[in-house]
Amino acid sequence: MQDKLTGLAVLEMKKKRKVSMQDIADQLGVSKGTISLVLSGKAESGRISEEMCRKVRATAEEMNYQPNEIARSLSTGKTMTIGVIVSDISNEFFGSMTFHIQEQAKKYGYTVVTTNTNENLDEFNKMVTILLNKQVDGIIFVPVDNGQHIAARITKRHIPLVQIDRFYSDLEASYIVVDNYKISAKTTEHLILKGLKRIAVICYDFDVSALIERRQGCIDTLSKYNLLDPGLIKNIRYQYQEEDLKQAIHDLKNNSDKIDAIFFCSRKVFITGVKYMYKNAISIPEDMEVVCFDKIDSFAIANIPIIYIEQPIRKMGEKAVDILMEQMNGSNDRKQFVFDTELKYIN
Amino acid sequence: MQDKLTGLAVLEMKKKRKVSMQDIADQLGVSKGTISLVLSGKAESGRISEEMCRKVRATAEEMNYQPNEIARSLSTGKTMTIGVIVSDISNEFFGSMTFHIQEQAKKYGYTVVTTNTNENLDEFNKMVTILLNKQVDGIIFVPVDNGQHIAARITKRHIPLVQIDRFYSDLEASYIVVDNYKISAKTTEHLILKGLKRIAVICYDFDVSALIERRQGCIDTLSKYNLLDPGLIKNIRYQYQEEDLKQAIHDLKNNSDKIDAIFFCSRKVFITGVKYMYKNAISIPEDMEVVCFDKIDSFAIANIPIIYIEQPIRKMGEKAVDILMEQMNGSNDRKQFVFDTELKYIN
DNA sequence: ATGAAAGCGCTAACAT
DNA sequence: ATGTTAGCGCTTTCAT
Repeated sequence: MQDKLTGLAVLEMKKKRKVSMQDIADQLGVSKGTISLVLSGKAESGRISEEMCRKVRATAEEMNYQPNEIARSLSTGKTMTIGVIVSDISNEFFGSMTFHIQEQAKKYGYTVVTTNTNENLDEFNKMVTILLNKQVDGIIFVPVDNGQHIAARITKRHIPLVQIDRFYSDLEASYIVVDNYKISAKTTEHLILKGLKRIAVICYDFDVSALIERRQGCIDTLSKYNLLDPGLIKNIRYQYQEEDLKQAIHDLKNNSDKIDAIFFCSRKVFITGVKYMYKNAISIPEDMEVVCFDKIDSFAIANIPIIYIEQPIRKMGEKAVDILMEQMNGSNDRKQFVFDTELKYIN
Repeated sequence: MQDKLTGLAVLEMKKKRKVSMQDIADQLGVSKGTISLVLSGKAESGRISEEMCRKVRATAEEMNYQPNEIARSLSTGKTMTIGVIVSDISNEFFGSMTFHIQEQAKKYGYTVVTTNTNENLDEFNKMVTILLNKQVDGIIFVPVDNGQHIAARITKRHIPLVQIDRFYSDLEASYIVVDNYKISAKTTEHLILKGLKRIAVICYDFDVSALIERRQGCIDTLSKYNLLDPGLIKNIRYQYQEEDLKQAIHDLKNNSDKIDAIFFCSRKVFITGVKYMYKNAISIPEDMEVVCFDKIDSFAIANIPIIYIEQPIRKMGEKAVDILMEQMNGSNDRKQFVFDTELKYIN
């Protein structure tokens, strides 16, 4: 009784400190180890008496004990956290991908710290450093153009890694992507078979696998049908997409030979591109047809026919987490998943 | 010399362990404390000799030392991490808000762990527990309907907290919101003065401050002009928004008295609503005008006139972080910021 | 100018 | 069945 009062009184005094396992132990007159066993569920297998377990749990509750995961992490060497690096989480595509990664991670009891690169190499490097120093148990990232050496910092330290959306072909690591080349070729062919001949492609200018494949899928198909006009392949700068797109659309509108369709290589490019098409009084689909790589929720409000490519974002995010977990559980297999995409239409 | 070799050899052996300050200390034959002082920049003020500093830094570099932030956190009691809880990060609005929070936090040297509630109270509670146990230094959250007692768990532990987008009126905590009531009233009045009489309002059915104010702003204004028809105030369920919206639009279309405009209380509702308007062959703006609370990137592709309300998302996110920082630095002031919004048009 | 050592809260191996 | 203790890697105070 005396002890109890003293224990509580002491706690009362040093307001600041949160209640720790030691406090519970003192209160009960047992050792810290016992508390740890009970509270971390390792008391089963008869290690600790039913009686004790009950008392510990009750006291913990009563004292409003909350475990300190930082201390636990330092001790176990696991943080139960995975790091995610995307281009820009405000982009619906990456936001959605992140969402599914988070929800899946949650199922495994993991939380996620997300960071953005804005497609910038320095940022990418900084974020990797931060995540590594924070001792995340694994990393899922969207590769940034030219960042192989940065990615290598992760693999060299044997931290599980899964690339998503794109991959470094010269890095031995798992990845989850879609069949960018195949679907781009298929879509282009679809346009051609529909009778469209003058087809433009608008894409960011940086060279990550996904974009290279999309461009090439279009180009190869156009070549195959002898319809390739290099002047219609427009590469725009990520940092200046608004201006570059405006210019590109303007150029296409005024091309001496009328353009029949534009293949936009990603969602933001599509939205901005269509905006400028309207500003240039280009009617869709009467003047030109449009293709969007990615599905956008707000297609519906456009009320025009759109050909689009839908990626299984949810499955991709979930699979990325699944693979990462396997690696975190010791698997040394590097897995590569290439998901199928679907060619769809809105009329 | 002998020592050096031994040090490296030992490291070579136990491959698994990362290099720690102790390793550098051993290598240099000095104490751990010295290394810590140098590497954490507290060597200035002449505590440690120039000479030593140079050697330590060089060796750290050479041995490829990376600090363990977990250990540092346990020692300092600070994790340099802030927790962010939003409804759903795949929602462009929250994605964008999160992005700006992250970028601003980065400026202060903090990283962010984000989690989603999906507007669900249990999830909200779980996420708070997780963040608290992870010892985040502060939390920014979007309140969930009826979660006051959960929020109180944070304030009771004196963890800095900033609410964003909405707030609990009965909780003493900082918040960053917009003038929801004022702008909704103003917008409604704008419609009325334009000559529109039969105005419908479509909003989620849960009662968080932002939505209550938006609804009420519309309702009060309609009443004031004697134009309120309670049948035109539609509350839809978050979980079943697709069905409910479909039904709502159908009802409005078939209302005996033609409807002139629909005020959509948030972006997803707007997108889905407009989709069903088109499906019901309702022309915008000929048959009905539309208002969207929030700006959407893809408005441009709709190519129809839209009246919308733009929130200063970036400023809000940044301010939330600024205030949080003040509190984390010891300020006990609770600050409330109500940002102005803008009524805008696309024609 | 640098060393020594205690301590952050928890886990886990080893004692009893 | 429960206690003891040595870490985990870093910070920080007090010695020297």
